[in-house]
Amino acid sequence: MAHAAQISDARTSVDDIFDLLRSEILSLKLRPGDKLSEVDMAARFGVSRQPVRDAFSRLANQDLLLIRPKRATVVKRFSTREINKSRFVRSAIEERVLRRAAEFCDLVGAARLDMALAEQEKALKSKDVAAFGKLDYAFHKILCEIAQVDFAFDVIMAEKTKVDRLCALGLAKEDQMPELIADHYQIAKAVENHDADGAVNAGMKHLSRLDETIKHISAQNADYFDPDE
Amino acid sequence: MAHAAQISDARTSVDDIFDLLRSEILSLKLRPGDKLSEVDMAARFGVSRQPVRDAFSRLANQDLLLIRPKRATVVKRFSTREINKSRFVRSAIEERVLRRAAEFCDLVGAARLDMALAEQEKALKSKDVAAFGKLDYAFHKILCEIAQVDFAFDVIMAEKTKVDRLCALGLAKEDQMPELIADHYQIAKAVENHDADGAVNAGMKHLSRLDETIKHISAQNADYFDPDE
DNA sequence: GATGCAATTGTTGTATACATGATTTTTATG
DNA sequence: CATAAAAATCATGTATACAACAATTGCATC
Repeated sequence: MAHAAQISDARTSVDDIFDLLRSEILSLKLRPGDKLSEVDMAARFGVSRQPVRDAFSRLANQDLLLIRPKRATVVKRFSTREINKSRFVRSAIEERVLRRAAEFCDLVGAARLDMALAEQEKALKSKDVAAFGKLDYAFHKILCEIAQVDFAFDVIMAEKTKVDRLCALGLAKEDQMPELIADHYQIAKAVENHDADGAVNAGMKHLSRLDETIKHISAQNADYFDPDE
Repeated sequence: MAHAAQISDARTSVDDIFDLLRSEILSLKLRPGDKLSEVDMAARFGVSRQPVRDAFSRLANQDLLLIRPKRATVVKRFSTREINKSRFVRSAIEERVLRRAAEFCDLVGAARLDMALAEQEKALKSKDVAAFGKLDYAFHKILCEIAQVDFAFDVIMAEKTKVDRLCALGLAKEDQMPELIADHYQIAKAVENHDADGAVNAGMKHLSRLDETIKHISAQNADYFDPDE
C-alpha cells in the first residue's frame, strides 16, 4: 500500500510537496517532533496553503505527520509498538518468501542472486553506501521474484521504509556492510541449494541485526520516541 | 496502518464524511467503478467542497478511491494482485500468531477462547450474522493477545477489511457459519493443547475457505475487477 | 446520414478570505 | 515580584471563487 494515489502522469504541486517533505522526513532532515506550519511551507514553495494541506494530509495518512486540529502539525515520533509491528510483519513475510524461494529457485534465479552479490561486493570495495542501500532493496526484490510472490516486496519495502527512518539515526553503515553482505551470501547459497531451513535461519539472523541497532538507537534518542506506556 | 490520523477528540466534518463514505464503499453501497463528484458530495453533506476533498484524499490513500486529476474520482476496482498480496500477508502473519499462541497459551487464554467459542455458537443459533462478524474479529484478536503480539491484529484487520469488501458480494454468510465455527473450534483446541502444527494446519484450512469464495466471486463479477493483465 | 470542429459542461487544482479554537504574550492586580 | 486574566497571535478548518483541462454535446459541413 502506501503508494502513489495518482498513477496518472499529470504531476501537481501537491505531488512535488509531498515527495520532498516525505524524503526530508525519512532522511531525518525533518526530525520527529518538529513542527510544520502550512503557511510557512506555502511560502517556501510559493503556493497557497491548499496544496500544502493536501500534502500534509497524505503524509499524515502514511503515519509520518500528526495533524492536531487547531494546534499544530508535527513530524511523528517513533512508536515502539509500530516498530515491533513492523519487525513482526517483516519477519513473518520474509520467512514465507525464503521458503518459497528455496523451493522455486532455478538456474536463472541463482544467476541473478550471484550477480546481485557481485554488485554488492563492488559497492563494498568502493565504500558506496548509497549504492549498497539500493542493492540491498534489489536483493530482497529478487528473492520475492524467485519465490513468485512479487507483491511481497511491496510489503517488505513498506516496512523497511518505516525502520529506515530510525536507522538513519544510527552509526555509520559503512561498518555494517561486510556483515550484511555475508548474510546475503548465506541466504543466497541456501536458496540456491533448496535449503529452506538454512535460508530462513540466515534470513532471521539477518533481520536480528536490525534489532540490536534499534535497541541501541532508541536508548540514545528517547526524545524521538512516543511516550507510549 | 490505516488508522485514525487524528487521535484527538475533536471530530471534524472531514472525519464524518470519511467514515460514512468508507463504510459505504466497504459495504458496496458504493460499487467499484462508481463515479463520485466532490460537488455532489458537498451538497449531500451540506458543506463546501474542501472537506469532501480531504475525505476523498484519505480514502485514496487507503486504496479505496482513485482520484484522476481533471477527470473524475471513482471507487477503486478490485485488483487480483492486491488480493493475492492480502492473502499472502495474512497467511504469513496468522501462522506466526498461531505458533506463538500455541506456545504461550495458559489457562486464562484457554478460558477466553472457550468463552469466545460459546458466544459464536450462540450467534449461530440465533442466526445473527452481524454479531458473528464481530465475534470473528474478536476471536482472532484473542489469539493475537495470547500470542503476545497485539499489534499483529492491526495487520490482520487491515487485510481482512480489504477482502471483506469483496466477500460482501458473495453468498449468504449464514450458510458458512457452521464451518467457520468448526474451524475456530479446531484452532482453539490445538492452541490450548500447545499443538503448534495442528493450530497452523487448522488456521490455513480456515483461510483457504476464503480462496474458494474469492475465486467464485471474481468469476461472476469481472466488471468489478481491474483489467490488470 | 456521417464526420469533424467548436462551444458547453463538468471535473479537479489552486488561491484567497474568513471562522474557530489553542497558545502565547501582554498587562493589570495583589 | 508573582499570578491571573485578557488580548493578541498563530494554528488549522471551512467556504467561496476562479483556473485549467477532459469529456461531452451540438452544430455545421460534406
